[in-house]
Amino acid sequence: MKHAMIDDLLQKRGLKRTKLRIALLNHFLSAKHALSYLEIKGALGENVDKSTLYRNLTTFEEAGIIHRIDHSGVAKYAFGKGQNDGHHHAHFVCDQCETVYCVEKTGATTINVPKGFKTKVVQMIIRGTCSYC
Amino acid sequence: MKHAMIDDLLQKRGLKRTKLRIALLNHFLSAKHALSYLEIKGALGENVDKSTLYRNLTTFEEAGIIHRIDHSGVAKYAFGKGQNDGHHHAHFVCDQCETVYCVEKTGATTINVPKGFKTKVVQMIIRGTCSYC
DNA sequence: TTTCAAATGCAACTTAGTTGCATTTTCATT
DNA sequence: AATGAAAATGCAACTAAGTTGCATTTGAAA
Repeated sequence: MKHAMIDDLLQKRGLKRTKLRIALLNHFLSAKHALSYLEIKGALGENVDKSTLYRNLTTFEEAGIIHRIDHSGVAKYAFGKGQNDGHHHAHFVCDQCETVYCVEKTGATTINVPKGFKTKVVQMIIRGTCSYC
Repeated sequence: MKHAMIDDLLQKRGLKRTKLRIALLNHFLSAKHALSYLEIKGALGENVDKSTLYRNLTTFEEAGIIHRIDHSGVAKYAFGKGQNDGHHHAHFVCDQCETVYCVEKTGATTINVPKGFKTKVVQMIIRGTCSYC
């Protein structure tokens, strides 16, 4: 049950269960792709406050509930931790509709970095065309 | 000789040889990492016009002389074509100083994308610590 | 049911980048 | 060298994304 899961997500991190947060997490849970501020605002209603929404996105990101993806000057957010935390997935960016999807990362990669450089995480961005375009 | 190379770069694309463009390309040629608008402005002098600089960055990018890398809301530029054009390199982002370096990409990768999705280019971003941090 | 930190709402601000337009410059042609 | 047109510049005003300060409200622990 989705509602219980959302309560759990918030409670575990000591985050208060507000109307906006519940709506926001509900939306993230059913989203099929990463969402920009404008997409979220469009979905949750125009009366949602800009600062409150941005602050919650930051809060959720810091709490590891969602992760941010930079996409040509506009941040997009998707459910789940980022790749900084051991969870491995790649981002697919459609060059037609500019939609960003999280996809599973399979297959090994090796990159030689210059001497003195220490690799921590390897992110992948796949550019191409999505199934709707 | 650097000057001749710069003239060549501009001439081949029918771009006029202006003072700013020459200074800009000189700076890019000796840069060891990707540069933001502010870094470039700082290097070329405060009297450089914002629009002119931004317009030249766009022009150079479209001409395939430099390529843009998005980095948490700030665009950075580096010499060379992007990975959309067959040239393969990855970007190393230092999590201490936030500097972006272009590094050679070695080793094969395979990513399974969902049905109906078509992969064109695979970009890689390596996060870690650079040799100066 | 009180209490208080956390969250919200609003307005004002910042930062990155863009646009319109008049002036200047490059470069090819004479 | 002089000319002329297209390209590039400089300036000001604007937009879009995101942030900050502060007074008010709300959730949940006591």
